[in-house]
Amino acid sequence: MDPELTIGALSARSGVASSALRFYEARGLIQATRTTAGQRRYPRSTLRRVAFVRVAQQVGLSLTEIRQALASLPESRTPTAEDWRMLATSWRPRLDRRIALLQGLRDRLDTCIGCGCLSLGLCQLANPDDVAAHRGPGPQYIAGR
Amino acid sequence: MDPELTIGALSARSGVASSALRFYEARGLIQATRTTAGQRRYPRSTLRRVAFVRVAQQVGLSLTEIRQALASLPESRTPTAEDWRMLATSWRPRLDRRIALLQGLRDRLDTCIGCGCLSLGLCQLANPDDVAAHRGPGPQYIAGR
DNA sequence: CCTTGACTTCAAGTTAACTTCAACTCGTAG
DNA sequence: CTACGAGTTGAAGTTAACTTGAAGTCAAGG
Repeated sequence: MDPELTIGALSARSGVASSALRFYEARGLIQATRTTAGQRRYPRSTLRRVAFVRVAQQVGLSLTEIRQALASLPESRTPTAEDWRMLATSWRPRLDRRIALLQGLRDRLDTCIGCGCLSLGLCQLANPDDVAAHRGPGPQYIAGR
Repeated sequence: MDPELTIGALSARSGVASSALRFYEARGLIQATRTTAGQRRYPRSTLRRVAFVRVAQQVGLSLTEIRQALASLPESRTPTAEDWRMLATSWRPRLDRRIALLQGLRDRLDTCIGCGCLSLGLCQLANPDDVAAHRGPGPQYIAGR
């Protein structure tokens, strides 16, 4: 028996609903082979791929950005630990930036919010891009975008 | 001339679209007095309130949570610097937690993603709540929720 | 008096990330 | 042979956070 996973198994193991997995596939985040009956079968490595997606979401990336990140993995062969390590490494700057943002926020929050500079425009905190307006429509989630 | 702001002025100064300001009002995040003609007029302190909303969003809070946070401010009088400082302080734990999450993520990412534990379930990273499933419908934005 | 600009409301549209539902198909156990 | 569970698709619904549009009000300028 080869270790391929059904969608149910992948769902159970990853904690991600089957419907979400199909959605990820539609979005190009994961792929599946099909049985003759048309059912999806996932290689074990998909588990790691899904894990990466969830972690990336927690960092604040959109699925589109995550898809782009995953695009750096090899299509032809199963990604090795080294492949993953490289992806993770290429990510650190982003993570670092996000952490620095929050730390700056934390460190300046009590002084800044009390001093009056939080009247916007003067303070980096509230208007970090200087042009906070026209960021495009739709929900804007969190910073770093 | 008293220093009340029109919605256009508040929008310009805060970098938040007028439509968003009306939306915030509908959501109970800010309030306005009305002129005899029915136009909104905001006290200067609203500028700070809006700033707080934006900062809070960057930390990853939903408008509902932000409304609850703002509820700790006095309704009757204009919030003082001290009021704001208290609100900011009450927030630090949340901020700290979020920062710690990201730091842990960063620090463990390269080791974790390479070692195989990122197969979910075993690793705190990908499934921090242990029960990642059924978090309720709708977009789930970022961690800390 | 008429236009202009800034404002009003209310309803409907948008994007992200999913979930839910209805209608079907398989493979297996009884 | 039939029932059952697990899987399939496509369309429609959901939530958050807004934006956009239509239709109307008001004050000031020419």
